[in-house]
Parts: sequence; C-alpha cells; structure tokens
Amino acid sequence: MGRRNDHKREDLRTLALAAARRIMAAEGVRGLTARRLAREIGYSPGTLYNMFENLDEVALRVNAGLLDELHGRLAAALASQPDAPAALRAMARAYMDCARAEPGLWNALFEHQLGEGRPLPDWYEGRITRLFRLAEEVLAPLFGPGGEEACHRSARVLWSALQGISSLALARKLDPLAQLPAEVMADDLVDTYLAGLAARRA
Amino acid sequence: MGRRNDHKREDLRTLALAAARRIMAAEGVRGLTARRLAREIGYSPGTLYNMFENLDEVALRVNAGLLDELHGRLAAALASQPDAPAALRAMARAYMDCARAEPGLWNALFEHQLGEGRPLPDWYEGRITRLFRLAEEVLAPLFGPGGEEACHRSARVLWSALQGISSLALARKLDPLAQLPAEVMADDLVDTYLAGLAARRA
DNA sequence: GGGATCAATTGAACAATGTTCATTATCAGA
DNA sequence: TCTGATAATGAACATTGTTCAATTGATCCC
Repeated sequence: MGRRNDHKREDLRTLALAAARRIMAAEGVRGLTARRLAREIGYSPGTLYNMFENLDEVALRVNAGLLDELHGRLAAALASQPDAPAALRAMARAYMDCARAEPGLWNALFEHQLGEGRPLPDWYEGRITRLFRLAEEVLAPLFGPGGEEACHRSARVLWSALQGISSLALARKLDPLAQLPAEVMADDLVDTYLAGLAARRA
Repeated sequence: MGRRNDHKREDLRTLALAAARRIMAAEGVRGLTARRLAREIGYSPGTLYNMFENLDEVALRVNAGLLDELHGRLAAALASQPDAPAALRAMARAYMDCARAEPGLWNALFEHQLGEGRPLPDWYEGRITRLFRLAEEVLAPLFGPGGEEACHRSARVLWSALQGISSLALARKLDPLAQLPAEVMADDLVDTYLAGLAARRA
C-alpha cells in the first residue's frame, strides 16, 4: 500500500474511465460496481474515491465521452452534405449508427437516473447544449430570418424524437412483433417532418 | 408470527401495489425498497416475496397500472374528436398531461432497466401493443387502402417521438436554458408531421 | 545518504440493499 | 380440542456505495 507511482494521477483517471466504459458496454450500468471497477484497474475501491466524487460521476463521465463521440460523428456526417435536408438525414443516420454501435453504452446514457433533487453538472450540460447547437445550425437555412424561435423549437423536437426512437427501438420496448429498424423510423421522421415544414411555409 | 388474516391474499396484493405506487410517485423507483414497502403496509419484507417474484415485478406492475390509465385517458380524449388530425392532437395532449401529472411515476416507466437478457413479461407487453393499436386506429383514416404498412410505421414513429419528448422534457435533460413546455413541443411535432403526411400524399 | 515530510493507497468498517428459508404462530376443518 | 395446512416472520447471506484511520512508498532537504 502507500503511494505507488505506477500511474500519474491523470493517467489513472483515464485508465479507470476506459475500464468503466468497457464494463458498461458489456454489462450495462448495472455491471459497474466500485469493487469491480477497482479490481479491473488493479487498485482498491477506496482509490476510486480519490479521483471521483462517487460512482455516479464515473458513469456520467463515460456518458460525456459518448456525447463527445456523437458530436464528432454528427459533425463529420454533416460536413459533406449539399443542402439542409440532406444534412439532417445524414445526422439522423449518424445518430442511429452511434446508438447501434454500442447499445449497452447508449442505454446507459438515457437510463441513467440522476439523483433526485440535484441537477446535472455543468461539464455535462455543456455537451448537451453543444449537440443542440449543431442541430440548430443545420436547421437554420430552412427558416427565413425572424424564424429563430421556430428553428429553436424544431431542433429540440427533432432531437427529442430521435432520442425516443433510438431509445425505444434499441431497448426493444416497442412491440415485439413487427420490429422496425431504427434507421427506417428515423428516415421516416426526418423526411415527413421536413416535408411538413416546407408545406407550412407555403 | 404466523398467519394473521388481516387481509385476503388479493387485497394484500393491491394494498402493496398502492403503497408501491405512492412511494414511486414521491421518490422515484430508487425509493422503492423491500423493507420500505413492507413497513408501509405493515408487513415484513419476506411477505412481499410470497406475492411477487421480486421487487422488479412490483415496479413493473405499478408501471402496468400507469399504462392502463394512459390507455383510458387516450381513449377518452379520442372519442369526441371530429377528424383524425384533431384526434391525434388530443392524443398527444393527453399523453403529455399524463406525464406531467405524475413525473416521478412517469420517469419510472422508462427509466426502468429490464434485466439484461430476459424479455418483458407477456402481461406487460400486452399493454404496450394495446397502446400502439390505439395510435394505429387513429392514423388509419389518413392513409388510403393499401397504406397499412405506412400507417403502421407512422404510428410507431409518432409514438416514439412523443415518448422522447416527454422523457427529455420532463427529466429536464434538454438544455436548461430556454426550456420549452412539453405540450408546445408535442403540438409542433404532431402538426408538422401531419402536414408532412398530407404533403407527401399529394 | 538519511531523516523528515508528504500524499497516495489501502482495507477494514458501516449502513443499507435484495432475496431466501427454517421457524413460528395462527387459522380452518374434523 | 386436536390436527394439518399455511401465512407471516425475521434472522441470515451476499453484495452494494462510501468513509477514513492507518500504512507505506515517494520526495525533498540537509
């Protein structure tokens, strides 16, 4: 025991987060235990509490990493699109791809029940608003000047809707018979909603 | 202490479920513990395991009750509407009202992480498919004959989207600044999506 | 080098969890 | 009143998150 300089403080943190992510991907948030995570990185449970406030923070940090990845993938998918509708479709696709790639982690993202009263930490909220900004930027061209409020609203509606689709479809909480692929549903949502926006503009 | 015949078997079950619902409404699923629930109904923890397989079943039964209520409210809201679009709007409103009425319970409905491998029990899946049928019936008039598949898809897309909106808006997982009321978002979704359906038909 | 200081790491401890099951106290019928 | 049957118990077990005094290695200064 005592200090063992096997890892520098910051390396140990990322090591722990990597292990936590591996565990959550394989067994869900349920599988993430203090003792389990400690064993995985070759340290004792107490050590974890020197670098994180509690287990909840660990899960939240892993989720934040996922959000970063999502932001990167979405931004990349948008980059090469000719117009706003194509960009939105690409974004929805990238979203579903992300969700499909690691269902366990993805579920953890939304199943995570934040403690009763207290709010999300700032460093977490920041990543969420950043994603919304992305959606708003894509939608902006579809609204004329003065349409900021409608754009703002549409971004949130579409985002929430995509989240609902990915959440229900992947958790297989939709009806078991006649499972629709999440991608098909996402396409339907984006195409129809955009058609609606265009129709109402005229 | 032995049998006490204070309650008949079935009464005790409903008594326990009522208490469980009260607890979950007030403190979320997190607050529902075996000992707590037992104390609340004046029995011992062990007794719970004579009427339920485990705590998970208790939470699932409470959720099933919520789904029943939702079905009732949706059906009532639909009944008096003149046309399909109005009915859909009413449905979305009723959905959000339900969510708003008891946020704690509602969150529990979707935050509930079902055990890793095994599926939802039949008596639970039944309530879900029943809700989907309702949505499909409302949408059917908007699709001509031969549009069954599109109708089926739209029902699931709209349903998932509503779920996403209620889930994110109520859990305040949307960005904290500029909170949109869930009702506004639901209206936007339904109106725009329906406009899109109409536009694509022509 | 060697002693003093500092801080990282530990592991035992605590309270609380879900779940099981032998034991017990009571009821229902003869 | 006696006799099964059975509802209810609560102690027991393994496991959880979290804390914190104690310990032990590293670091610094002389």
